[in-house]
Amino acid sequence: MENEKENLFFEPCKRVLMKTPLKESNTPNTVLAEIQPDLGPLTTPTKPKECSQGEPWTPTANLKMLISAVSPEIRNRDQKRGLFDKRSSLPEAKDCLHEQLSGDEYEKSQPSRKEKSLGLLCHKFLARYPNYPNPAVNNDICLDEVAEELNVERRRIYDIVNVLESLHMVSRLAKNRYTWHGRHNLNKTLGTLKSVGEENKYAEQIVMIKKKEYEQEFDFIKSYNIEDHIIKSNSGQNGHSDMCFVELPGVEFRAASVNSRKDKSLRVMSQKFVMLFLVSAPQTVSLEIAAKILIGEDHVEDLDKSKFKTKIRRLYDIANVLSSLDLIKKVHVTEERGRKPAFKWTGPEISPNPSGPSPLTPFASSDLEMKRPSKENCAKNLFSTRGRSNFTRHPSLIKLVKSIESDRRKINSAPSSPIKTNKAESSQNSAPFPSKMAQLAAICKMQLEEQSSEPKKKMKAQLARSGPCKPAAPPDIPVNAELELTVPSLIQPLGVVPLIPNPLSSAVPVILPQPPSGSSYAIYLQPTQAQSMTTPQGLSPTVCPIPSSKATGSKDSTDATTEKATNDAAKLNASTKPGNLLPAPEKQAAKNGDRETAGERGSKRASMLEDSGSLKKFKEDLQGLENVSTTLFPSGYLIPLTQCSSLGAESILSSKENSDTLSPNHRIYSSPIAGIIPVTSSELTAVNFPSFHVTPLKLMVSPTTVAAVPVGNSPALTSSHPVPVQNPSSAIVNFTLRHLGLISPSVQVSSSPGPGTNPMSPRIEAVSGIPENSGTQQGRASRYDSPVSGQNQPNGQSVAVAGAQQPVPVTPKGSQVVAESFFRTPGGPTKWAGSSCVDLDGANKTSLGTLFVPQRKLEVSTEDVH
DNA sequence: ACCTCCCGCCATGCT
DNA sequence: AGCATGGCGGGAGGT
Repeated sequence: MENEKENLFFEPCKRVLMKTPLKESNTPNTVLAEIQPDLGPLTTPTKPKECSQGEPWTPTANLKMLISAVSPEIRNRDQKRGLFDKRSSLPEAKDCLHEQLSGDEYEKSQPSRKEKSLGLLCHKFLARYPNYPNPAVNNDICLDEVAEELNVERRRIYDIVNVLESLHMVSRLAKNRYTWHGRHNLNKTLGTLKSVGEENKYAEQIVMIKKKEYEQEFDFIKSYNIEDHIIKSNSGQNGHSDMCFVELPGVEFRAASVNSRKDKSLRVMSQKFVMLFLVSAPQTVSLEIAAKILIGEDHVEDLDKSKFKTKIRRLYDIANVLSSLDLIKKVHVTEERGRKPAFKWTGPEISPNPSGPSPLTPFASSDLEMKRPSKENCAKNLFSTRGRSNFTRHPSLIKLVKSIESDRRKINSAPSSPIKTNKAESSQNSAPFPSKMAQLAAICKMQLEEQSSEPKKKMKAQLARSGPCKPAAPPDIPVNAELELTVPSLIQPLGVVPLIPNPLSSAVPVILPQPPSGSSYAIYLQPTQAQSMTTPQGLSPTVCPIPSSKATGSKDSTDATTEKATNDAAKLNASTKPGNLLPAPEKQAAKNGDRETAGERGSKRASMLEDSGSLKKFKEDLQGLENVSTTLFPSGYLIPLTQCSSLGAESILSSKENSDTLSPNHRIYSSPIAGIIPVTSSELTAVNFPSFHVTPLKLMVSPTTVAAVPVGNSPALTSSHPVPVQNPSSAIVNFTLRHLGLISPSVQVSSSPGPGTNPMSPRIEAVSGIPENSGTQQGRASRYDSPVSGQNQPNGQSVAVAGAQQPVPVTPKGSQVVAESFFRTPGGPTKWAGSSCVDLDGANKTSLGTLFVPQRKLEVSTEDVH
């Protein structure tokens, strides 16, 4: 059913082909069959046949194999989606097999587990699609086809897709079908997630957990009180544990049915997991901590091992996918107890979408406000599942209580958890290579190819990819992999919120967002709360329908060239603005938007500073407005569709579906900017959306939340200029720290640019890692840069530092304030990303406490200094 | 012995 | 009823 509709709308091409979604399997199969007799299995995903795998032994061999297998795919990616690729890829693989087989061991050839790993599978999967697909083209993904092509069970594909979906890199169209969005929306999504994570106070949670552990070890009880408070606050605000998904707009809702499980799912876990990285200073998160937080701090004590183990297993699954995306990498944190597996964020530095105000408070709510203007919003009510009936805060309250209790308990009792205290450090990364060498190599190649291809892609559009050119790249160059980021920036930038630049913005956060954005957002409520969501359209009032231009054009542009993208973005911004209230600021924002596009990648953080005070006011105002609307969500998240635009088709569909309010057009893209605004998690925020879609969102912040937020204090925060000097991120950090008591108000974490990098870049580093950091950063920088510069930096590793960084135009200060805000990142961000590997544990603990142990370092301060 | 995490059973829920 | 999804955890490969 849906499919048909979808097809009609969306799909231009493919769909037609595929037509029956249902059975894609059939189609593909048929194809396969034709092509590959070998595979045989029609529907059933057979298992791996792949030969390619063969040699576990030599990594190089594996790489070759993989590459060979992959490259073809890459070539074909765009076009074929399924059909063609299979052919090419398969044959090759087979060939390989034969060769190998002849060689020796079937056994080996068989699979080795590694070869079957989800990470590798994910690489293969990713190799099939461009990082920045041309929106114009259909980028449909037929799960059955993919499963066949990759010779894996469909179940595995679900794992991958679910994680990708959580990042909005794909969206579900229909039954076996997903649409590939690539990284266009990634930054936005990450920004949103970061905002949400901030709202949820994950950083604090992490700290607390570490602290507890630490204390346990030492038998500290003192701090305990503090912790409780923190926890409470957290829980109260959001039940972080409960969080819901942050969804992107357009895509998912359609499969409402599917949504049922969302709350629990891997998707949510994935998002939460990502949030942890985005929120935590060291950006290194141990599995234990992640598992605990995901389970819910409240329950931590309760955890039973089985539950914990299960969580860990899932986290590995997620981590494998994220690693394939180069968003994280595995590291080991050494603690007192020993090494703990952990993952370090290696993705782009992200500024919280919400832009504006948020820096101060975690409550991005203000941000949300800003966004609200955006016209298109997609709202969903996903959460049917949960039982929570009221939106009221019940959940939150409950959680609070639980959390409190649990905290106390925890304090008393040592956690069974394996975890231990931490130690400091960071171990840095380490590498797990040995075992995974092969995979890594494979990946590297893939990345290289992609990179090379991307530029082309841009140029051409999608097709380019096919020419994979250089697949051959030596594995050595892992560096390249990093490059990936590049192109995409175009798109994203828009997404980023420029808004913030103005200090003013804080005051009027609401408006700002729009300009740039226009894009629609989707909001998710936490499942629990979601129910309450009901408020459908009622809220809409705020919305401004902006006549945004359509995304489609923009989309194309994005794909095509960055420049174009930029332009488009600008256009978009302009168009979008209309609705906005904001005057000047907005304009700036708009500008920003442009810049963003360019800088976007770089910038990750658009952050802006805002006045806390203003924010409050703002929130209040909003509340007033929204109150009308009614619903309250404990927490909701908005995500900008923006990219989805890419989805143009989808968006359109959605609009149709929605029918109501918005014209389809609007919805689409309006502004990429939008980033996400996280609605304040505070319970109060109310968002409205018609259940479905388009309606404009409104966000309301609850007063309470506002109150909660400590705004204002940090000097850093002050925003004064349009250009935000600091990064939002840094601001946030400072804020947080202060809150926690970790830092004195006076102290701020500066965002130092990385070494060398722009001053603009916000960075916060973890303490210990310093030296390393620099290194890391560079590396990262290279990645980012690469995208921009594209080929410029060849593989090389490294990069020189930051400098290179960003390609983007953004000049830091210079030109536009706005731009800066967005971009600042350019240089910085990358570096920033490099934050030291230090373990959270160590760092956090330290921070914790003012109270706490001196031993630890205060990372923040030290590094910042720089 | 522990870390990873593949595999696939089987529950769910839409069609 | 059938099929698509995907939660879940046993248990095996790797180290």
